[in-house]
Amino acid sequence: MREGGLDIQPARRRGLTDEVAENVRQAIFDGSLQLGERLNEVDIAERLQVSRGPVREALVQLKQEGIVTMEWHRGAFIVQLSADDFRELASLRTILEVFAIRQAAVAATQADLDDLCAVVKSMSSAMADQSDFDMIQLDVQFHDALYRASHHGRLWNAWSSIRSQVLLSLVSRRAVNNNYYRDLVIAEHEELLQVISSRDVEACEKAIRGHLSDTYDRLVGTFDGADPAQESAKR
Amino acid sequence: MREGGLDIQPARRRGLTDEVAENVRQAIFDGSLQLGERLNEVDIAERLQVSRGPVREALVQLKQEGIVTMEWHRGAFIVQLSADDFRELASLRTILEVFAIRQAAVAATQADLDDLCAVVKSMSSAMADQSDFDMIQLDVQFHDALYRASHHGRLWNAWSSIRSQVLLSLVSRRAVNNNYYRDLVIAEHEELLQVISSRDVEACEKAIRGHLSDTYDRLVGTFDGADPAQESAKR
DNA sequence: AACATTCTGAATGTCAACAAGAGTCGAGGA
DNA sequence: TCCTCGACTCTTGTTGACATTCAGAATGTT
Repeated sequence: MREGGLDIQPARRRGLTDEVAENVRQAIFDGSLQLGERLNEVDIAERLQVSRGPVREALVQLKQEGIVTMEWHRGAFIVQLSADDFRELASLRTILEVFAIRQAAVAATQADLDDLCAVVKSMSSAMADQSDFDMIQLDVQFHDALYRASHHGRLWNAWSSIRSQVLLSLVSRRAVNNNYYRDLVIAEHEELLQVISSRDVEACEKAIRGHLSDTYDRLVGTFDGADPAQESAKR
Repeated sequence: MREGGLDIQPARRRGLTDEVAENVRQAIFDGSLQLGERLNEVDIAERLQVSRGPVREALVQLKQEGIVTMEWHRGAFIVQLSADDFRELASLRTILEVFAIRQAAVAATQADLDDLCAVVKSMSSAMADQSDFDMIQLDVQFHDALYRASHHGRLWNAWSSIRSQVLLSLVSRRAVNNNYYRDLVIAEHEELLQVISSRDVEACEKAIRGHLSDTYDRLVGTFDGADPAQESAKR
């Protein structure tokens, strides 16, 4: 009963709930479902060929991730992030990520650094295909690896509870947040990787603060005084 | 259809799910259910005279609160917090609460301050009946009010996701964490209230750091040998 | 015409039964 | 004696049907 050197997870048995959640999540991100839209349980159940039980549990999961809201006897709706929501996400993410990078600077293993490096490399090679969506996902994956490198389970949970919202905010803004910044974003992540490798805690904090405020500035620029819904409508 | 000055919530319709979750939560806190125990769905369902549907959803809710774990086809178990879990809770709570008090120092309304004050007063009057459990609940309620005063929805959610664990850790240690510290705890919360009222952000951060590290030190003392190595590692 | 009321359709909340996985216990053999 | 294998049982995962609630249309009244 030996455990080979490979530390892959044991192919987690996932029920239909996770399956449904993943499908709906993707449908929200790639725009198949409009923001603010009502999510009909029987509709989703029929479309995915499952019963309503797993669908309900999946919606609860998405509610915990903050990308849908649920009201008693009224159902689930996809959230529309307001400018205030946006500020909340930015500020909370900042304190979480500052803490994460400080922990990572101390506790990151070589494997963690390798993971981070792998994501950065994927970014560089993704330059070619010009897919904004992939780029955004890689961006978030880098930060996933950062949180993982901090080896702090509850910090990871806290990140998980806003991760989907962050991703949604990035995706829903991608139309106006065009690719002028792509090489800049890559450079910033490379810098983060380097500064983590250096184990310099204070430099890490400075770097992540700079990176997040840059990201935040780029994104709030797209609000220009308007509501998100109108923003996406005019594109 | 006028809205009187009273800002009560519209009597939120709660389904059986929340009802079950509340029951199980209380059962965990007051010791009716032992730590590490398996939670049988049909057992809970029969005992509460409901079907398994709401029970399942309630268990998912408790899992999100971090006081039960769930495994595929194996069911739900009440968590047993280890010394590591404890450190995670302490560190994450610290950064959240530092942020919360800084926000509160700026954004707290008079009503928020009144709420905080009310809790402190309840603490003082609770001195008499010598109920540790009530005291702990008031302690957590004070911090609830603090997070509420920060007017940051997602920060509140982050607190919610560790709140039950914090409460559980306090409750499960109360036997050894006797009431030597009660007036000290009250004094600390009074100081927090005062410093928030003063709107001095830096003083607030200093106060909350002191309060949390005090609480943490008092609690880790109760581990007494459960994890000697890690115990000596810190401070 | 404007408002209040009732009714109807549809969605969610809940339930009890069926299907499938995981643990257990004992028989059999090395 | 110890290990392996397989059937059995208990629990969870899933399903389809029933009950409850909400929103809007239709109707009656002022």
